Order: sequence, then C-alpha cells, then structure tokens
Amino acid sequence: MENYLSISEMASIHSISRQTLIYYDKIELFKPVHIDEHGYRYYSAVQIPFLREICFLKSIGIKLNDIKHHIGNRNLTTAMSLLEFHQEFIDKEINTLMNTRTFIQQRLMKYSEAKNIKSELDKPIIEEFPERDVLFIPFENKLCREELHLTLMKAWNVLSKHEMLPSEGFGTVILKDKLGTDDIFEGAGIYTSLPFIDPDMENMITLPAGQYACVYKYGMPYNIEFLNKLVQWISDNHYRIVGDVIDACLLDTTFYENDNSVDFCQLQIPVEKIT
Amino acid sequence: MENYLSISEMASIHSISRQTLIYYDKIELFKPVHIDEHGYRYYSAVQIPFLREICFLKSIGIKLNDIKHHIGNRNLTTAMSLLEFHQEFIDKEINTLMNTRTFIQQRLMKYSEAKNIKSELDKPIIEEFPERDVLFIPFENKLCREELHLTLMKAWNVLSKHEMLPSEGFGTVILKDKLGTDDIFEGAGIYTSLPFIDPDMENMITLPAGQYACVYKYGMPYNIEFLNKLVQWISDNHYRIVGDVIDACLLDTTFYENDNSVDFCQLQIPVEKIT
DNA sequence: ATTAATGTGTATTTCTACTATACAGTCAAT
DNA sequence: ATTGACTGTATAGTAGAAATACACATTAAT
Repeated sequence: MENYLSISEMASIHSISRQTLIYYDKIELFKPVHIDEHGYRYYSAVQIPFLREICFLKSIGIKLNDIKHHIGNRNLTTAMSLLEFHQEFIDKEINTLMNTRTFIQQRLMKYSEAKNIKSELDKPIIEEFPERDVLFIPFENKLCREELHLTLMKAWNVLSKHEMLPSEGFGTVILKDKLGTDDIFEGAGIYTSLPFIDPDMENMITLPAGQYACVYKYGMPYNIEFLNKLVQWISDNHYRIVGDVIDACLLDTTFYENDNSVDFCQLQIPVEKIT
Repeated sequence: MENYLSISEMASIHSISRQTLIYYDKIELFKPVHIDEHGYRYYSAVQIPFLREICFLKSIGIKLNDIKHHIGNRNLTTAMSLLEFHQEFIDKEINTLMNTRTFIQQRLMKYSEAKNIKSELDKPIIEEFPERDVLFIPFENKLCREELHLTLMKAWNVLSKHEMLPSEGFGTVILKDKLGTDDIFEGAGIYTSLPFIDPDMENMITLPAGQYACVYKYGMPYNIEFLNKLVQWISDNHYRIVGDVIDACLLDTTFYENDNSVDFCQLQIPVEKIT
C-alpha cells in the first residue's frame, strides 16, 4: 500500500486539483491503477511521467480528447507530428492576435484624434490629405438614418467577403456636381477605408490627395446646414471646390456624449486657391 | 411597420445567426425595439450601429458581459480605456503563445536529436559539451523508479515556483567520488536544465564544459551495467574521469517504442586524456 | 471512547457563447 | 387549402474544469 499515492498526493505533485483527477478518470484520460473497497483511488509512481506529459500537452493548449488519443500509443514519430501540427495552430493564433492588436491600435488612434479635436467645432481649416483608396457603395433610397446604416452594413459585408476587417474610417461621399441642385444626394453613398488593396475588389474608388477645406461638427450627413456653411466659407475665402465632398464619421451614435445622439464628423471638401 | 427589420434581416446584415440574436435578447445584451402580439421581434435601423459595435467588440475578444456593461453608457473615455485594457490582455496572450512556441521548438529539437541518435547504441564516443547551469535535487530515499519520478516532480515544482517552464533536458547526476563504492547513489539526484538564470534559485549547480565520454542506452539510471561498461571503456582508452556522471534522459517511459518501458538516455562522463 | 479535522466518494450546478434540434404557431403566395 | 418560409419557446450539447452539497472514512487529539 505504501507504494501508492492518494488522489490528493498525485494532484499536488502535479499542481492540479483533486477534481481534475476525478474528471480525468471519468473521461477515461487517466485512471488510477487501483481502487480500494471504498472506491478510493490509488495511483502508482510509475504513472507520474504519463500525467506529467498530459499536463505538459494540456499546458501548450492541446485538447484533452487529442491527448487521450495520442498518449495511449505514442512513439517518437507521432509525438513529433502532434507538436508540429500544434505549432502551426499556435502560429495561426499568434497571427490572429497580431491583427486584432493592429485593429485596436487603429481604433485608439481614431478615438484619440477625435478627443483632441472635439473642442474646435465650427472653425473651418485647410488640411492636406494623402490619396485614399476606399470602397464605395451608393445609396439606393432617399437618404435618412436607416439608409445610412443599411448602406454602411452593405459595405462592411463586402469587406468581410474579402476577409478584411473594417478599418479606420468610414463616412459619406456627396458628388460635387450635385451641390446646389434639387437632389444633392443623387449618386451619393457610403465609403469605408480599406486595410489593404485587393485587386478583385469591386466598387473601389480613390479619394484624391491634396488640400481640403475641413470642419468638425455634430450632425448626420443629411443635416446639410454644416455643408452649406462650409461651401460658403470656401467661396468667401477665395477657394474653389475641385472634387466630391467627404463627410467622415469619427464617432457614431453609440457614443452618448451628445444629447441628440448624432454622429461626430468631419466634413472634407477638396479645394484649390483661386488665383 | 416597414421601418422595422425582422430578426433574420437584422442577423443577416451583421452576418450572425438568428439564434445569436435570440440569445442576446435573453441575456439582455441587445433587445428588439418592438415585439408584436405574437412575440415576433422587430428591430429598428437605428439599432444597427449598436449591434455593429457589439459584434466588433466581440470579434476582438471582449466578453459579452463586459460589452453589456460598457455599451449602455459609453463615452470616448470609457471606450478608450476598454480598448487599452484589452490591448494589454492581448499582449499578454501573444507573449504566452510565443513562449509556448519556443517551448514546442525545444521539444521538437530534443526529439529530432533522439531520432537521429537512436541507431548508434552501445558505442561510446567523445563529445564536447558547453557549461550547463541546472537545478539539482538530491534523492532522499533508495534509488528506484518511484524515487526518480518523485524527485523529478520536486524539481519541476521548484521550476514552476520560479515561473519557469521545464526546459529541454533532465536526468540523473551521480557523484564521481562514489563510483566503485558500496552505495554508488549516495549524494546522487535529479537535475533539470534551466530556461534562464534566476539568481534567487536555490540548489543551482553548474555542469562543467569540456570533453565527455558518452554512450546511448535504453535503461534506467539504476541499471548500472551501462555505467560500468562506459567506465571500463574510459580506462581502456586511456582517459581519466574528472567530474560527476550525468545520465541524461532523452525519451521517458511515455514512449512505448521499447518493450520493457525504460528511458532512452545518454550517459555523459567528463574525462581527460591520460598523457 | 469521543470528537474534530481531514480526506474521500458521488452528484449537481456553474461558467462562455453559442449551435443544433424538436415542435408549434404565423404569414404570404399559390 | 396547402405549401414553404419564417417565427416562437424549450431543451441538450460543447470544453474543461471549479465550486458546492452531502455522505462516509481515516487519523489525531482529547
């Protein structure tokens, strides 16, 4: 008898719990060599390397079921291929986490940008933007809050079809040619920026590099008073509109910072100085 | 009514299942704005950005419970700290996976070494080893299979107290001075190699660099016939033993390659040529 | 001998984030 | 009237335990 280890001894040697050993017994992964007349479990020291190996394989993330099928009949070849297979799995996991990390970083940058900016509302400025490749989905119905949301979801679904995560920014594009007309939103639509370029991507457009007249505002894209004011400012300051209007959404309505629950956006209109 | 979205529409817009929305309703994470007289759920397009944000936070690995507490009352500050907190969590996960990766690599190297070697049994050779820092735990009882296992587990528990994963190798150290005496295993014990040096580590010893007479064998450390043969070979070939004997375990008994279930080991005895 | 503290057994519940299934009622089109 | 698509609730299952409740066994102290 003194050669046997009790369940608690066996557990403490391996820094696992008594319940875990009971569980391993139940799932037939690791059973005691002897059970006495009261049902008490007794383990042999010879079993130690097996439980140690089970704990090792578990600690690197291999499923108990896979361990179970492996441990009963292992040799050098199967042990190596199990580890090799699992290493590939871990590499994929690391990759996924790295992508998630990047994505969180981008969000944080976007938010901290919004945070710094929020004080300066309603003061137009001239900003320089680089060329931006974006996905563009035109609106199909009269522009309203619902149409905005539904079209954005369409865009995001196109992204995920191409295995892209929605990237830093999205917003509305309004055609320059429709400014001042009856139906200013004809041909308008949603854009979302692309994390990388996929040549197979349909509906890709390029927002040109250059100078943009910009203003921050709390308001939805269909609240055109902000747009009208910026257009006025542009002509007052001797600029000319040279491209389509961008209404970039910085914070959407899931932020309760503003009472009337509207987006926090930046209007961006490409301009050049009238000489 | 036509402004409402049915549960299936809402689900398909977000590429999730109907059941998921029913589940989110049940756990009070995301509820429909309207339920008709038959219990049918109806969502509003205004809810889309909220569900989108829930899906985003979920996709980066935040728990539904945390999302629930966050989403109902978020602002720029809480949103940023949620992401920052989660980024640290992801960094830790990446770190853990990287360590696991390294550990698997080490195991694979050990195994592939054993694989290459296994053919050349019983042929002593001279090998050069670098200095090795290891943890040493002396045996407390008469050496047998049980004492081996129990002492090794003690060593591994010391390692894990120092937050080290058991590294590449372990084995038995037998004192040079006891060779040829009555109790050859007096003062002997288990060593395990250390993944890094911790100055607070008790029981650390250094295995010296230099030439070792080595032989591979299937057998436990207490099967001293292999040791005796190697000692004989050393004197036959005009070498002198200059340090303690190392019996390095390459494959333990969890490998069923050999019928009698013993370890595959390499005996290593530090020597110098008699001039 | 009695008592108290441990140690052991089984059985059940809990956790996460759903998926799958069974079965029944609803709605629109044929 | 019937079909097919849609909706509801309710239940079971997943992995890998941890936690709990309750009963019995063993050992040490009194």
